[in-house]
Amino acid sequence: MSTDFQPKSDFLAVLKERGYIHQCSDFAGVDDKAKSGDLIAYIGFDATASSLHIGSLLQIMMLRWLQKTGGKPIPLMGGGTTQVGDPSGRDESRKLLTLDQIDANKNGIRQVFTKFLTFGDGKTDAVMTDNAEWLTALNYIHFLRDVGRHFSVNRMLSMDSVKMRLDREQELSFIEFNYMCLQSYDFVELNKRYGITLQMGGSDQWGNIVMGIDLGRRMGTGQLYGLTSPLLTTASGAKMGKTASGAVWLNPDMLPVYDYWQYWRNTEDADVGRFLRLFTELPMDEIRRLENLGGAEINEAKKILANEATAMLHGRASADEAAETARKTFEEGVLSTALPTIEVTRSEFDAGIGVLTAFVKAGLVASTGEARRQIKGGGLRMNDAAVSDERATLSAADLTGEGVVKLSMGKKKHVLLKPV
RNA sequence: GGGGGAAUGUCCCGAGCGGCAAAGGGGGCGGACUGUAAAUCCGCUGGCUUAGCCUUCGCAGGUUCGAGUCCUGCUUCCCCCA
Repeated sequence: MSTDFQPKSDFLAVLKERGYIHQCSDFAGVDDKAKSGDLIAYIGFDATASSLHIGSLLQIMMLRWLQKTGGKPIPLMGGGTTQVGDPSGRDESRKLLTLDQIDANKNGIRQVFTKFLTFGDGKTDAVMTDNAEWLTALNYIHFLRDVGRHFSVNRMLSMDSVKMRLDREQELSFIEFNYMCLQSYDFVELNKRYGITLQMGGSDQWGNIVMGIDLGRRMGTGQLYGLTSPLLTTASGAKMGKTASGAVWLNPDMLPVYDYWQYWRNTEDADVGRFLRLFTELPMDEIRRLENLGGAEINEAKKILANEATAMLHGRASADEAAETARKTFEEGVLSTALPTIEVTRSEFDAGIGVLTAFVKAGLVASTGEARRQIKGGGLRMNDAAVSDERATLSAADLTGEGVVKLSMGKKKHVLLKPV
């Protein structure tokens, strides 16, 4: 690709410098648009869960930078397309969600955008859209005549997402096959409604985006553009955002702020620079300084990464609190009452809770069986003392001065159990 | 329409002569070493009121003291022939 392309616009300059760009259909075209100040771009988000997770954060950041550099960002909620299911990057069919689930999910997801983007009616204000608005109203025959005739099945069969399924002789249902048509149509529709000329997305969206550009040409939208971000993996090759307990969610009711902070704090050395560029807005020379810290000093950079990333999503105060909690817990070895807390009723507590059950309640282990195994392996601690007797019961004597019991699994995961 | 294969531990891949809670990986979790890192080494990786009990190999029946394994029917997928 044109890695040697020298952007004139702030938007592309930032994206390029910080490593957001994987492919672009026309660098010069997007650059001119951005430069002239009337770049309006969208990214689609499927409503498959009640919160977005870290995997979508890169996309959200691109919209944020667009806004900061004078463009207009349009997050598109896939209220319609989620009803169909995107086969891209998947080797088997997605389960179809019910409409109620999708609605609930949309509400959960919406919250995140307001943290990263400014919404309103101004020129660069973000506008929330939902493709259910136009997709659910489509008439099948009309759609086929007006839009469907522009699609070449030959072409669609050559798309990576489709080819992969066919090559592996895996089922690709007709409904999924239509997903890309709907996404292409979204692009055209958004162009009509908002004057959008750029669609961004993850690299797995490239095929769908290009199809949208084509469709636009045939339906007379004028030139459309596409830009994708690289697929993010950690330096050791793992997909980002997956932990044992699930994805790294962005909504605080799905993942405590402290855990979110910890996720960033535990970044691998080799990823620190890349993540600072992508997930914080620190100036580049500051980032260059931080990523060059050697040995244990790089931990300072990780703290800054955690602080900045957390502050952007949850606010500066929450980030500071998480940082302080971590400092007390790890550096001073002092109990912080701001650790994630699980409450139990006083009567339940007084009746005597077994250690095994306590760890299950805290969510640190999935079953009493796992608790037993972890105890054998020396992985569970109560008030920082290793648990050795699986038959032990919690009692008032185990309460700390703060009136809680600190349960730990491994060195990093701590939860407070609090009788109320 | 005919013939032949396949479905395994609810993360994935995958072995499995009638005695199986079921080999081996990957991934994940824990321990050691470190810097809350990586790499490496070790342990664990169905559930429970754990010397025991319960539930698992696509679904439903059957044979057997005993079935993931054999038989019958069904579902889904793949291949070959028409």
